[in-house]
This record gives sequence, C-alpha cells and structure tokens, in this order.
Amino acid sequence: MSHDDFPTDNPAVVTCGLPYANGDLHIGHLRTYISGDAYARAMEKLGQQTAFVSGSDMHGTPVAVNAEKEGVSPEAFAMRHHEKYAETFPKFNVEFDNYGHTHDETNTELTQEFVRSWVEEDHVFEKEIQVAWDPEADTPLPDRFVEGTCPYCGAKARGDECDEGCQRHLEPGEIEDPVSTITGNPAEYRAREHKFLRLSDFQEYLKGFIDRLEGTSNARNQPREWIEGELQDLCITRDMDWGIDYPSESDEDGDGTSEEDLVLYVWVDAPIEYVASSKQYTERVGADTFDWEQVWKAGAPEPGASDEADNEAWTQSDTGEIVHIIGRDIIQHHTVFWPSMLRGAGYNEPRAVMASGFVNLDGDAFSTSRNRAVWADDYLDEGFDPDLIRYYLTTTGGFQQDVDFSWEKFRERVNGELVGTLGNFAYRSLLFAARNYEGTPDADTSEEVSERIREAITDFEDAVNDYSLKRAGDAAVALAGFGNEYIQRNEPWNLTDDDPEKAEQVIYDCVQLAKAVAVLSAPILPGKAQTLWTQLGEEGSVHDVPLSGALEAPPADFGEPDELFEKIEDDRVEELNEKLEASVQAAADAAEEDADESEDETVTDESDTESDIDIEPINDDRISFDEFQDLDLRIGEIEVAEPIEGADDLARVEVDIGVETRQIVAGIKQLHDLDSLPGKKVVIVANLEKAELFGVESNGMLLAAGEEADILTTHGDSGPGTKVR
RNA sequence: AGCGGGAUGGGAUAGCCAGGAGAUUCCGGCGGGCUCAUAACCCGCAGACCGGUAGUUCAAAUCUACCUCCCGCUACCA
Repeated sequence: MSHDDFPTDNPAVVTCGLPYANGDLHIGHLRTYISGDAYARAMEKLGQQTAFVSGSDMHGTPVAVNAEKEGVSPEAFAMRHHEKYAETFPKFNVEFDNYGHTHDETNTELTQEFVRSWVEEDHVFEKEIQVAWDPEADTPLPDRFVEGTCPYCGAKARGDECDEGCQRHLEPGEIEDPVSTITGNPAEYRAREHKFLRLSDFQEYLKGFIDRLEGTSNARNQPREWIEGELQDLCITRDMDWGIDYPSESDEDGDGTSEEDLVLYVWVDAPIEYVASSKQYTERVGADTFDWEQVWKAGAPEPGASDEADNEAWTQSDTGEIVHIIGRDIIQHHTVFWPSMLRGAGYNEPRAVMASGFVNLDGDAFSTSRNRAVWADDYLDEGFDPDLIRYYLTTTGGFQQDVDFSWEKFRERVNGELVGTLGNFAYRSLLFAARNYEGTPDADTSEEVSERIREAITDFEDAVNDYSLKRAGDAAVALAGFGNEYIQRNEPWNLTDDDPEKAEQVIYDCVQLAKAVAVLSAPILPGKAQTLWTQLGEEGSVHDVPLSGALEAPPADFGEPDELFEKIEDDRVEELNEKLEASVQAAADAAEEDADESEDETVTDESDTESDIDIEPINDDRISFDEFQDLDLRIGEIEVAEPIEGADDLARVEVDIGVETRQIVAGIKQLHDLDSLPGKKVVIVANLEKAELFGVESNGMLLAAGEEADILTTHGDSGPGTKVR
C-alpha cells in the first residue's frame, strides 16, 4: 500500500464486513454496505482502480444451531440466506464486483493455505482446553450450542458471547452452568486439543500497524488497549462439522484424534473471504484488468521477516490499497486478529479501516427481537427509491457517529435536500433548457460556474481522502444549492426576450451544473444520477465518467425531463409510524405469550433441579495442614459498601479487621443491597496479594458462597481481626 | 477506575489537528421577494458570551491544565 492521496497507481480493494447468513437485513445493517458501495464508487470517480468485494459468512454455530432447529442442513440454510442477500443488495444499488461466500472452494482453499503458512512459521500451538459436551448426544457443544451463565456478569449467556448481559466475548470453556441447546441437558466439560494462533507473536508488528492505519479514529484508538496490553492467544478451531476443516498435516504428530474433527473458527475463514472474493473477481475478469495478488500479496514482507514495525517497508511498497468498511462492533477483529492473520501468512496489510456507528430508530437501538426495526424488504415494499435511504445513511452525521433514523427525519431530509435542492434544480434547469432551446443552448460555461464546479470536485476528492462520505455527498448537494442560487440570481426567464444571449449563457451554465451534479452525486445516488445523466441526453453510464467529466460540454439536444424525486407527504409519515408501532406491538404480544410459556418452563426447571442442585465435585487433591496455615483468614466488619461505577457486579467495600481498615473489591453488587451491608461481619482472606480491578485496589478477598454470593459471617461475638482456623 | 469519543443558537451539524475580524450549514420561527420549477425557490431578520474555571498568546470554539456532564470500549464473582 501507499499513503499517497487517492488515486494512486495501485489497484484498490474496498470490502464490506461479511453479512452473517442467519437472518434478515434491516436498514441498520445496510449502512455499511451502502457506505462501502458509495465509497468504492467514489474511489473510482477519482480514477482509482477499485474492486468492491464481499461475501456471505456461512459458517459458525448460529447457522448450525438454527439449521438444526429448522431441520435442514447448515449448507442449505446458509445458502438460502446467501442468495437472499445477493438478491437484496442490488435492490439498494449495492453492486459488488464480486460477492461470494465463505463456503465456496476458493475461500476454503485459501483459508487452508493461510493456516498452513501460520503452522510453517510456527505461529500455531496446541493446547488442551475444556469443551462443553452433550453427554446424551455424545457430541461437543461449541459456541452457541451451549447456553449458561456468564462467568463475568452472571446473566444468561450463549457459549460464545454474553448476548443479554455484559456483551463480552467468551472463549470456549468459560461459560458456567452449561446447558446443551440440542437436548436441553446439562452439559459437561471434556478436555479437547485445540489450535491457537499465537497473537503475541504479532504484538510489536501491531503497534506499528495501528499507527499507520488510516480510516476512522475509532478504529485506530479502540484496539490500542489490547495491542499495548497483553494479547490473548486466539483459539482458531472448533469441535463441529460445519465449517472449513483444519488442514491435516498427514497426522505427523500421531495423536490421530483431533485434527480430523476440527473445523476452523468462523472468524478465521470470514475475513479471508475478502481475499477469496478478490481472487474470484480476478478469475472472472483476468489479471490484466484486476490483479488480486498485487493488492494482497506483492511487496509485503515475507512471513517471519524481522522488520516488524518498519514503517518504511510498508508505506513504500507499491502493492494495493485495502480499505475495510465495517460496523464498529467488529473493530478488534479487523485491527488485531485480521492484520495478525495477514502478517503471519505474508500478506499485505490494510491501509484503512472505516468503522461506522450504529443506526438507531427514533433514538433507541434497533431491536430485532422486539421487531423494532425497519427491514430492508419493508422499505422496498413501501416503494421508496433506494437512493433515498442511501443518501440518508451516508450523509447524516460523520461515519463513526451513530445515526438516528425516523420516518419524520427521513422525510425532512428527502423533501428538503433531494426534492427541494437537488431535484428541483435539475428539473427547473433542464425543463427550461428543453422548452426554450430543445437542449443545451449555444454558449460556453462561464468562468464563475466552472470555477465553482472545480471547487466541488476538490471538495469531493478531499472528502474521499478523509474517508468522509458525508462531505462527498454534501459536495454534490451544495453544488445544486449553488445552482438554485445562480439561476434565481440571473433570472433567465426575464432575459429570454430582453437579452437572449445572456439567457443562453445562464441556461448553459445551469445545464453544465446539472451535469456536474450528476457526476458528483453518482456514488451516493447511483440510480438517480443515471436518470439525470440520461435526461441530459448523455450516452452510457454516468459511473464510467471520471470527475473531470463534470466540466465537459453537455449534449446539445435533449427533451423535457421528468421530476427526479417525489415529495414524501406528512400523512405518509404518520402511516409509516403507525405500521412500525403496530409491528412492535405485535412482536411484544407474541413475546408475552412466549414469556408466559418460558416462565412455566422455568418453574418446572427449578423444581426439577431443586432436588439435585449442581454441586461441584470435591477436589481430590488434598492440601497439607501447612498449606492451609498459609491462608490468613480473619473476621472483619463492613464499614462502607458502594458500587463501582461502570462495573456490573463489583462493589468497593471497606472492612475493619481490627488492626486496620481494608479496601476490598467484591463481585456482589447485583446480588445484595449494598446499603444493608455496613455493620455486617464477614470472613476475609487477609494475606491475598493485592490486585487492581477497574482501577480500584483490592487488598484481600471477601468470602462468599455460590452463585448468589451468599456472604460468610459469624454467629458468635468474635470481633474484627480474629483469626479463623 | 482506566482508555477513547463527545459537549457549539429551539433541534441537528461543521469548524478544532496546522489559533486571527462581529462562528458554518440544514431544519424550525418571523418578515419580504420572485414565479422558470414538484405552492417550490431566493433574500433578509431573530436566536449561541462555542460545557465550566484558570492559563499561554497581540489574538482561543480552536493550544495547555484542572473540573462537570453524556456516550462507547476494557484483564468484572481476588
């Protein structure tokens, strides 16, 4: 890659985060795809050779789980969603140069090549970990095949993620009280050999990488804490059938068991689809047109090369420009895991990561479970043009900011900017020109207008180089705004009789401006820009025209145009809001029924388990009396107990232990009424090494039992400081 | 608690990195003009002491320090 302004002489790849083949798309999802498409088109407008690629993410446990629920094969399940996505994107004018999926041959081969490279370079090691297992079905339970209690916040959680509680990513083996989602039975843990990618090998490299990275500031800053701290190694295999097989090494290590049964973790093969999809594009159009290897491989340091953080080597290589466009929920995957994966296999590194904010609905987060969402299909069914939502999502606020969507705001933007400013200017100009001159009058562009168009072009180029789609879109609309002002100021309708030459001049300028608006708005409004282009009597596609086309003479002949955009009426908004409310209500009613049912289930569950509560087996390893003596247990009295802000469970307590008052951090915040604790006697481990949790020093441990953190106390009159033995 | 991002007229936004006249743009409010155009467009007015306090400077929304409040992200059962 280079760090020169776009366009560079290198080919570029723009990618979108892979949609997961497991559900429908709503307009929140669409934000990154629309932005990716608009950005790729904008790069091409600058003259940058660009391939825009992505693909569906087919693997992983959610697909396997949901396929099983439906009684279909994971492949059929994922493929159905893949086809739906591939069909939906073009309806929003999102046109990938290649849209593949992770289960195809190209990605499978490439992924296994990556893994072999890591193994060759000794970045992979084996470790035995505890894996949840369904004893009845005799099958391992990776990720979402198991549900249980989050070890961090105590909420109900899935095996790979605490989805309802603290949102934390869970590594295999971490979840507590695991239950199989297949049979509903309690799961047990079994020891299994798994493969890990040693991320710590790339720590120094990543420090250099993150400083070179362009794009949005959140993508650069958020992973700093990981990269500059201690990197945990990434478990790259799972016990399941659905996925890409871990490449067998002809079983040299002779343990015979594991590798055959292991597939790669979905986050291994998913980003590699970026490469695979680029490769498929090359295979289709030929390396002369687009060379995926030049983008992804050429010029990158060899794997194992020692120039870890050598900026020179990276920034001066003439390879390709890789730009990833993602949601901000997967920043770490693209700024920690992914560059490590690339580096480990000797590939080029991304030049930029653009991490978008989320889309909210009337101020609150989208909720698919509550059906509080505007679905892609709903939007289309309402008959709205895709360019409207493209405009809204790309030009409302900065890319990394969250965007709030409401039908009311949507109406305001569409009516004010697209209908009032852009559409109206184009329409009035072309209509006037067609009626009076049957096209473009005989004149030349005035210096004022061509200067203004050049300014818009510069704004557009700067915007692309600053990774700002909003400013790129604004450049086009602002130019139309100028056009409105220009035509109003010159009043050509008053000139046709008195000063026909001047009138021709003004209208020529307006047609030129309309043409420039078509060129500049094409990335954001691909369909409407093309319509305008055709209205201008232009041949071919506006998307093949470079920015300089904005200054070229418009065709001499064209007829009366149609209106580009339609106003959205107030009562339409009311109607849409009512529909949205109704669907939320319907989902809420359905959920209530579900909740009633599941409540019943919960009750029976509890009565079932009451008799045989899960009790951890007694540890067989006996310790000596001396070892026990090492523990300094004391009675203490709680003086202060207050929550630690930002922590779900932690509380800061001060405990009087006779000789002194200790500050201890304890995970009891949600389980106790903290106000009632002062005065209570407790048992603490007084000689535990100090630790810092959430920045608060913890000097000892407060003993408590079980999930409910039942605090140990005394029943006699032993005072603070009394030793427990 | 740490780290990151914010706090700018009624609402929403830009400017801040590379300090410079009475601070941008859009929506909304008020008034006017015009009529080629989708009753739209154009012009004008009102409205912000640029979160607070101190400092650097001839000059600060912009730099520095401290503080307040919001949002996000973290090695959360010691």
